[in-house]
Amino acid sequence: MPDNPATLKTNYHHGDLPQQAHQLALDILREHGDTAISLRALARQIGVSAPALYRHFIDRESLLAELAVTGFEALRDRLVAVDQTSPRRALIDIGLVYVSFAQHEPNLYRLMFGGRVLPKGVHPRLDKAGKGAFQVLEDTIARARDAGYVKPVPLSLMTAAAWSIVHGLSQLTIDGHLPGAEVEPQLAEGVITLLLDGSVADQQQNHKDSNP
Amino acid sequence: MPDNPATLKTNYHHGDLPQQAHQLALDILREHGDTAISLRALARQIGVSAPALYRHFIDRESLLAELAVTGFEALRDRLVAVDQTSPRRALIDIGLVYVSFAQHEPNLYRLMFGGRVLPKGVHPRLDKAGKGAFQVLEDTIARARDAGYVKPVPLSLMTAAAWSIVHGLSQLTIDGHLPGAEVEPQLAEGVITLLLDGSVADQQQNHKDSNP
DNA sequence: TGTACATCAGTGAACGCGCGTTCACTGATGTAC
DNA sequence: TGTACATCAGTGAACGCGCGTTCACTGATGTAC
Repeated sequence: MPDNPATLKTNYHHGDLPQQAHQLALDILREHGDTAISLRALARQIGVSAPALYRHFIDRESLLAELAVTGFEALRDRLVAVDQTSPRRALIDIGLVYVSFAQHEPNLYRLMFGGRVLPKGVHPRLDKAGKGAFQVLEDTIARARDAGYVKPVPLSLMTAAAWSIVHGLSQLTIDGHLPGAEVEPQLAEGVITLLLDGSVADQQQNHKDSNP
Repeated sequence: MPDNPATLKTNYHHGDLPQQAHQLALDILREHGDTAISLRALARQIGVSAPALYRHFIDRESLLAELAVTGFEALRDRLVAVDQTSPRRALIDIGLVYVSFAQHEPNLYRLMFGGRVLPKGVHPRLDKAGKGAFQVLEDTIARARDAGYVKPVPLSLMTAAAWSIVHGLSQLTIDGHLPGAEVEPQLAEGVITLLLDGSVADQQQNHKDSNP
């Protein structure tokens, strides 16, 4: 019992500040969005002076970047868990998992893809984490292509299309832009299916270049 | 010449404050994003006291909403200008125009679709303007469907897919998330084409429900 | 086993900043008779 | 044509706020001998 860290807390050396700050910031982010995160308020709630946080975070933006990193890692974890047996099922499921992540973590997702809050090329770990999640998507597509399941278009094109559609659907739904959109995941599956099978009616296929 | 308003400026009654404030705010938005817009700074630059702005804007958020409204109107104007002769060409072109708008006005686009900055249901004019732009997209799809060009899936589904893909591509490119993405508009056209014609290889079609 | 010392992780005070918004007001303008 | 009056569009001062960050510091901890 004397070795229980909780009992040994001296309250001077906190011992767990970075983790606790990270967690609390994540909670605030989830509930109120990135703009609601302030280092002073964070310190206040933890019961520590504001400058103490600077022992563990370079500045406010680094903390936000850390949150985004864990977001990308969580997203990646969920994506890699998708069963890859069937190329088609894998493609659909990875999209569904992606959209569902965004919908369950809208504020985290916004931070991850915000763009103006955390610009590219400033936080190496963040860029790397983003690439990691992206990679899973790309690998899945590459496998389906190698198996001859999807068309032999450039991988980067196919990936851009797939990512665009799930990212767009995520953003639109979490921001409430899709009017009267019936709820998930039927909509998501329908949308992804359209990208796979196409939107053009069958008898119209191969008439693509009919006008000059 | 005595009637020239510019000559009559008394500098007390400014005569053009709302328009000038709107324009300057738009310039700042374009260059530095929505967070850079401050009513005090705006007033300062115009040469007027800060409270003067409150004669014309309820509060800061209303001004932002106004900017977003003009953004949606500009987007709509460009979308309705698309030639509707060929269903296929119209679908592609409307997507290209959409993406190109986002890429030329990234900060305005972000404000329009930001979500957390300007929530839905608070600014009626904004909601209406957003619907107006959306409507053009939906109408184009409806026409193509009535002409039998696209599959007879629910209009809301097809619209969600189309909007998702152009919105997603817009967001990803303006935030620099597409790695090594060759420049526009080839990428955009390729992506849209995939949604129209499908991604699944031809010999694989109609094997969609192969596993239980 | 005890002690000197380096290092780590906190502290309080302060700098410098700018913001949105409200208040009571005044100067300018337009209008009715 | 002149004047009283309502209304409009500004003003300066102030409220209340909170922020990120730096500074010189001190208390706690771990380590070498």
